Amino acid sequence: MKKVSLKVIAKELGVSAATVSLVLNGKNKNGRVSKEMSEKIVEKAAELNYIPNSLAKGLKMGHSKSIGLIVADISNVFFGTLALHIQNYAEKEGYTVIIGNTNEKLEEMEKMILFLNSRQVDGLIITPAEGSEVLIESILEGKKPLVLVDRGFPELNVPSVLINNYEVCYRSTKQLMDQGYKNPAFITYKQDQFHTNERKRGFIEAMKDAGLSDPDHVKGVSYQCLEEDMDKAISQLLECEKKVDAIFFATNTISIAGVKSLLKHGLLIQKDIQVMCFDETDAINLFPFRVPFIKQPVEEMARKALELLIGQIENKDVKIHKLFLEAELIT
Amino acid sequence: MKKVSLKVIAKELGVSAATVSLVLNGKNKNGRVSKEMSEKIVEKAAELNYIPNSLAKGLKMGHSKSIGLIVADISNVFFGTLALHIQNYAEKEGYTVIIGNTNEKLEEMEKMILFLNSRQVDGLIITPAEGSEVLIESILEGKKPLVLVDRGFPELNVPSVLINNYEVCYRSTKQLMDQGYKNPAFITYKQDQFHTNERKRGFIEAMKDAGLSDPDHVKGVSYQCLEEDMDKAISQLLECEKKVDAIFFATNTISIAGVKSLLKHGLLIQKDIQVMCFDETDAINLFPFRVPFIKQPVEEMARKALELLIGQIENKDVKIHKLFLEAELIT
DNA sequence: TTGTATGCGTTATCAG
DNA sequence: CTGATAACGCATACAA
Repeated sequence: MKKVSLKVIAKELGVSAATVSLVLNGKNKNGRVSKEMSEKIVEKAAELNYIPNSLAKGLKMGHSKSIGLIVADISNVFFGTLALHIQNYAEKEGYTVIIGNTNEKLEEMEKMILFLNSRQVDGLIITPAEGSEVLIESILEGKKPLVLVDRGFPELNVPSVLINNYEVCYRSTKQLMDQGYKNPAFITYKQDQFHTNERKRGFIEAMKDAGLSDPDHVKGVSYQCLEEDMDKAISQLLECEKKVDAIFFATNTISIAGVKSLLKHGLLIQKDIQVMCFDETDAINLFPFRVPFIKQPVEEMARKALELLIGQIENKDVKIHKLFLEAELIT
Repeated sequence: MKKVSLKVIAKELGVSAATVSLVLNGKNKNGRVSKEMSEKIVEKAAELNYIPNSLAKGLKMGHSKSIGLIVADISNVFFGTLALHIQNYAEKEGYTVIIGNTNEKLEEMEKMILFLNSRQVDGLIITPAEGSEVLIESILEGKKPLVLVDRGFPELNVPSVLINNYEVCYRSTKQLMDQGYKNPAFITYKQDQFHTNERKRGFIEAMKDAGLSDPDHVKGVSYQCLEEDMDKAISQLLECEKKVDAIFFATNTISIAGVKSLLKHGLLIQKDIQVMCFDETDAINLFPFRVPFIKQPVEEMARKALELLIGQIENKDVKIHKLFLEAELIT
């Protein structure tokens, strides 16, 4: 079962490889190749089970028809879903997606970018790790098409697909208070990323506007020892002067760890304490009552990101811009 | 910022591309290239930010150093985790992973295989869809290295990494009964796949051996309308003559849908009814008590699958065999 | 110690 | 209507 290339088809039929290439790519518009020969070629290709070699094609054409997707962790449902949709849309456009994980580490992100570049990806979709501004700028300098998703850098002029983190968190916090929870707390990652900062800001501003601001009610946990930090944070919140009556979790992983910890502390959700989650998780749906959560338009994010990227790849003169999609509060 | 290839490094330094290639690949063992020139080349390469073109390399070498991973749905945590680990190990071995989704559809699986082959992947790791025996056989004929994971075909001689589905389900069912649940039910997908069949068989045999067999207590739900089917199945189980006191869910997605439906029916887990889940899910951990579940050794599955695959790719004479890893019951 | 030539599978160009 | 040829970037056998 040796490799069957254009050449072997050509030889079998006594024509040149060029002719075969033309036919098999549908480029014989002007009656370039005779009908009979065309048919013969197509037949033969099918018979020999010809599969075009994209490496050769990519080398020749200068593009690989593939894009790199760099996320923090593909086993996280949010990124998994994002990846799924990006792949689906990419396939429709004839692009392959190569996925890479960063584990939120800068060095791994850098390694992945190098790796994907050597694979000649035509563009990159990235959820950038903390502190990766410089890295992102270096990609920009390299003129490689790039789109940021989920997280962006306000000071950088990069095409990005983001959501209205501030607004939705402001509104959600406000609603919590409107429902009578006067001492909500907020738990986020102990990191300096714009998207989580914005979420936190939404919470804090809403609190301020209600005259309820309390810095002790905002806690940070680390990505690495999530469970442990969470237990500590919640213990602290429970010992606060003003008794916390609701907790707003800033991401899906935090939500899960948070709820787990609350239960460990012997608290009954929505009876002893209310919660508000970012992202829908299977877990949330398992309560015998509705837990309010913020739903991101993942599929649309995927679609828009791909649109922006392919726009850059295929036309040269696309307006670079940031897109803000609306996440909505589901109660 | 034009492309920098071996040639431009060579030109800058006034040597030939061949020399540069040698040095940059560490193939100048026998003092092939002078030390000074070596250093100059390495320096220049760094300065110009040279990134080797894997397309060209792959074309030349006849292998792409990439493998294809075909799963049912990358947004499913089980597959996401599998993918994560496979990628981690693959990266260590210098391989890229390209992920494809089948959505459990035969045609999509076929399309993905074609697609990945045209990308010249050196091998394939697949969780095959229902009824894909013929497809798998055709890959085998093509002599392309292949490993099946999670699901296998007993009648096909393909390297596979599987788990002891029958045994673990037998034991789990037995334990359920030992704990006093005398009327357990089993809910699985309405499909004919060996791995889920084995799980079902484990349940049924354990029941038989306890003299408790009851065909009405085994239900099938469809992948497409999971929620709806689940509600129906559970309603039926509740109306059974012999009151069902425990339910064994055959996969993680089924577990979640199942628990959700139980709650919808107003039942309290572990009070009104006990459950047993396949796979750990975040959801399970949210109950204020422990739910027994079966834990698959995902990371080891990933590692073994890659070992088996790379063995085939790099040596020619690896013994083809199936590996059965142990899943364990966590109570 | 280094350079030259060749070919991997493709497509574009130009010459029949 | 069709074929020969060159080139994409790289690695290797062979020549110098």
